[in-house]
Amino acid sequence: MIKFYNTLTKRKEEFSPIEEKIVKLYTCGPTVYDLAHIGNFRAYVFEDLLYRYLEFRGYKVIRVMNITDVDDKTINGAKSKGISLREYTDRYIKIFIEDMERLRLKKPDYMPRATEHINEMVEIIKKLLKKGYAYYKDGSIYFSISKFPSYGKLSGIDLSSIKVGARVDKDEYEKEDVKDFVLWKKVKEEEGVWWDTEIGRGRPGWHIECSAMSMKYLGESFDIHTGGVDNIFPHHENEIAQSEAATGKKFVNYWLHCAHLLVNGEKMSKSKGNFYTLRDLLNKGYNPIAIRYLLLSTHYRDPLNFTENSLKQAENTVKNYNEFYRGLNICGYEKYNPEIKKEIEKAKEGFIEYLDDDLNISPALSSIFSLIKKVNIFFSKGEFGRDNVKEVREFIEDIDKVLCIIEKKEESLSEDILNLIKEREKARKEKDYKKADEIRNVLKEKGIMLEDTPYGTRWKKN
RNA sequence: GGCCUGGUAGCCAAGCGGGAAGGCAGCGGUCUGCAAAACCGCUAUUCGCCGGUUCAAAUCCGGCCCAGGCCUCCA
Repeated sequence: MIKFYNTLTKRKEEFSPIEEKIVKLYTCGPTVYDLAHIGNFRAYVFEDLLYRYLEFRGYKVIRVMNITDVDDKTINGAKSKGISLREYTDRYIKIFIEDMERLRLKKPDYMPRATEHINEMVEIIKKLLKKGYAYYKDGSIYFSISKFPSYGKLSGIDLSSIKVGARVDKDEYEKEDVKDFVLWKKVKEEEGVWWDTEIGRGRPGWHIECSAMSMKYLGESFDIHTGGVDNIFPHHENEIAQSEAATGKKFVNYWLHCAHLLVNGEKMSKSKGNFYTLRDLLNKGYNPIAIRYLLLSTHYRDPLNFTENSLKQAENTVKNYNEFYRGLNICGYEKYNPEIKKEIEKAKEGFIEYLDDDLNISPALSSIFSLIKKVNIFFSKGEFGRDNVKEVREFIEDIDKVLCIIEKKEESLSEDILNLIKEREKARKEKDYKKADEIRNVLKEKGIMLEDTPYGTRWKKN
């Protein structure tokens, strides 16, 4: 039984999808005006864990991740480069997808672009106008919060206490109520970006795209909607208002939000300039799998303070984990140890029990590390057979559908090197340790490490 | 000002009423021809501070301190 902490009810709740065994999942995606930083990727890694774990538990998951390719930042970015909005955002979408691949983020079933769903947005706005939830003011269209009594139910915000920001956009002065939000922005000729639609010439506000694209691909009511905590208000609050006002139905059952990535104790953000992009870290030589592991290994609702030191720790963990996995290759014993199967079952139960509990990853990983230790003990005692190798590998591969931290390398050695290894083994048997050590050193310089085990000599590439 | 989160060993991080998981790093040992890997042991009499409730609190309650977030675009 899976439980999730639902921001809407502020409680952990048993998860039960609308349609049995099918989960419809909407995850707020990037605004493609620049490189995403790893704070952004924390959210996407969390969503990846959610996506993969639901599949691991036997659900068919239909996942949408939107691409915001029209807003102030993308428009300004394209303008300053002197290229079209499309050309500009295409560039960053391509980079974003490459970054996702580096972090092994499973591609969502749909990655719709806002600019390709203007009609769907217009339809919702028309409904809202017709039902009296929206109004025109000076060519723009706003949502009237006062018409939607449950406004604030997600964020728990008290409308009367909202402090109106000092920076107020010019057309926001035109709203009936400062707290109302824009659905459709009247054209600004100088921006050079607009659509001619039934509701006028202009471009969409930010929030409406998520309502339009989620409902198009997932239906008017769906199971899970995720994002960073900074999206709770106003973005998700507004999505609920406009969607539920338009359809009269409950929009989303479970709202999951992940905490921020901090750097030196502060939120990592573009505006603070304290961010690392994935590329920054890769250029410094860090392993993307370790970055994935680091972002994955802290519970998603806890703030994660990012440091290069913790990334180095993560690298070691990933390295050890992979060496364990690869080291399973060699084992000469014929006998089968039934205890190992029991330990695998125990580890699997732990893994599922904890991840079922609101994706509580730390103890879930802990149960895997306990298994590794047990296996190592059996291994070094020589109580580990060939079929045990197979079952442990299969288990590690199975949970790797969720974790995705195994680095499968095409590992093969040239004839020459294999012969050298054989030669060294022969020398060792003949107690010619000088020669054996020489060969070991030669191979070490080529990045091939040798380890003598009770089962024979094994090698690994650095 | 309102709402919210976190403060557990050198670092990261579980536990949320009754034995302080796990990872990384370090030290000592076992194994090994030597290594490597692995294993064993050690590394928090104590969980930000002060009170309270309780037979019993890291866990509940009250107060305080520190750090951070949201209330404006933001994952």
